[in-house]
Amino acid sequence: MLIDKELIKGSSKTVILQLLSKKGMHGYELSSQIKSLTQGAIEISEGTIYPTLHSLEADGYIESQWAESEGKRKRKVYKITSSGRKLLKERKASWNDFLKAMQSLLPVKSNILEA
Amino acid sequence: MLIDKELIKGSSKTVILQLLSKKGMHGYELSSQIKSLTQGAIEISEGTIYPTLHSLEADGYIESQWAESEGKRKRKVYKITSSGRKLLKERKASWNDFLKAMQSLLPVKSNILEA
DNA sequence: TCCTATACCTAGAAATCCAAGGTATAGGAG
DNA sequence: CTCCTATACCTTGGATTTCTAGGTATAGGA
Repeated sequence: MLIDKELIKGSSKTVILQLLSKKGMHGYELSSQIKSLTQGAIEISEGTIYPTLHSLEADGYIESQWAESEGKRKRKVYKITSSGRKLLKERKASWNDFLKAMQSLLPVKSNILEA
Repeated sequence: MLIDKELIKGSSKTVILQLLSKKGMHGYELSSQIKSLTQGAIEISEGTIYPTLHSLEADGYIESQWAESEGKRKRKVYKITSSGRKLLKERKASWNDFLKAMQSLLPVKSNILEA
């Protein structure tokens, strides 16, 4: 079941910040984590991931460091900053409000959010 | 309480089709209905409403008719077509799947969808 | 040696939406 | 009678976001 790709618009940054709030990750890892956590329902392509990370970094919401490990090529690992945590909090509140508002227009069975 | 306007991206057509599935409406009415049903949380501006209606009509998902009534200026009233109902069904399924997937990434308390 | 998975990146285009402007009608306030 | 406001339609240009399609590079296995 393919999800209309337009729906993710406006939520990518929030999703990335949320994942980085749990642990530092590199771009490729973020992309595959998103895909596997959603069972393939949501894919954020590399063409989106990297520019978005650069933009978040330029704005000070995340910061990066090159990391080397055995038998792996170099990776740029991103960590969320305190400013990023603040933004995440705002964006999560916004997402909640949006869901609530959408529920008035397009009711969805509440069991979707359980399990 | 202002919602990040980017979040509505990709959902406008679905919302419009959903409202038109209940009853025929004109553009201005759709815009104000969306605002009042969501207590002002979601606004779809006229700059979005009219082009979107034209696009939906061009694709055969809705159809229009000019209507006159006492003491009101002419309105263009839109009705959903059977093709539009089919599209709405698909888009609602897509929205459900998207919500479900987002829930794996960004958990939201389930009571948001109640009440 | 070649292929695949990993890992980074960018340029250009597509899609969606909004802000700001314009036109027009009806009713009420001054 | 004039002006203002609410209603009602519309378009242009731009901003934003994301994707497609390409490119580069490394490590390991076939």
